[in-house]
Amino acid sequence: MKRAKKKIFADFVAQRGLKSTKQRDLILDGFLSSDRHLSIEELYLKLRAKHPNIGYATVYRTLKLFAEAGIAREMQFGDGQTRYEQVGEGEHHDHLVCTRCGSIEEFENETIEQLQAEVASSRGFLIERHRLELYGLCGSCRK
Amino acid sequence: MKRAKKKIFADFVAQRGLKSTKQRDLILDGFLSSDRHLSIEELYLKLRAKHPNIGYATVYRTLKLFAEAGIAREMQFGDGQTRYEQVGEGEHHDHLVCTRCGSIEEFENETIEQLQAEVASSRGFLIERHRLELYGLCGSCRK
DNA sequence: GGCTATTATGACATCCACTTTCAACTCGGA
DNA sequence: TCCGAGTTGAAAGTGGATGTCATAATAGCC
Repeated sequence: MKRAKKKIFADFVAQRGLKSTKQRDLILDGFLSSDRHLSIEELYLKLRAKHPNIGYATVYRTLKLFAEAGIAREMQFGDGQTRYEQVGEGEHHDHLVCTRCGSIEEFENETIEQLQAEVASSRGFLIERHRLELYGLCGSCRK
Repeated sequence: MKRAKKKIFADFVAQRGLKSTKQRDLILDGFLSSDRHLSIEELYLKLRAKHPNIGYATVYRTLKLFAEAGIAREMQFGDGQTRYEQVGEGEHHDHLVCTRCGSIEEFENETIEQLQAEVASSRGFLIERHRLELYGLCGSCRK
């Protein structure tokens, strides 16, 4: 899984004539070994702890590259920060966002996806992607 | 409809000990007589055309007030601007956002809402609100 | 209609999360 | 090893949102 994503990114880098660098490797490692849904800053601070001479701009640019390479996806949950999550090939899921503790769970529901497709096609709309987020209280915060 | 919202806002203003001002009336008129999903800036420019001495900050603050009063809702569609849409009492709907022309259509689907509720409850999650957006090409842009 | 306390306004400053710039540095092929 | 092209990181720039503050307007009370 982790290995597969490294391969995808390595291929992407090669194919685009980009270079493999220490920073990119470090950032990729940090990204893949993290909880999902990190903000740029969270990842930056995490990396910074071990490698003090890594720049914010590099983390920022590298995450963009991950997104282009298809191993990460940009997300906005309304907290003012862009977050990145790992994506597997063709994989998609939606989110349950806790408004109290900020935790983010994922879910998938095939039926909902189908209904979305129906809504869209009945209006001549062609879906490229979608986002579905449920905001509320997670199990632990309800207690 | 328009009248009802004016009433709601007037009551809100009265109840909070706020004042009724020319600007607020103008902004409310402009807001209610617009396409939905205006950004602060769009509304500001639109108003500015007729009333050159109205400030951006006032539009910004007034829209926040509308949201508090329950006649508007803040939305983010990832274009970097906060948009506001009109809301009727208890009303909810989702969006089809065209990635080419930026147009935004609305839709409702009761079955999807029910499925969302099921997903949530099966995980002990309590939904407060949700957002569902389908991004893609609208009918006209597909041609 | 005046008075006054309170709230609102608007020009401007500031914040914040990126995003770009640019000189120095690194990578990889010849 | 050399060189051209890509990369890095500190710092400056952006753009939208939000805060500041002196001035203006409003509502309630004579």
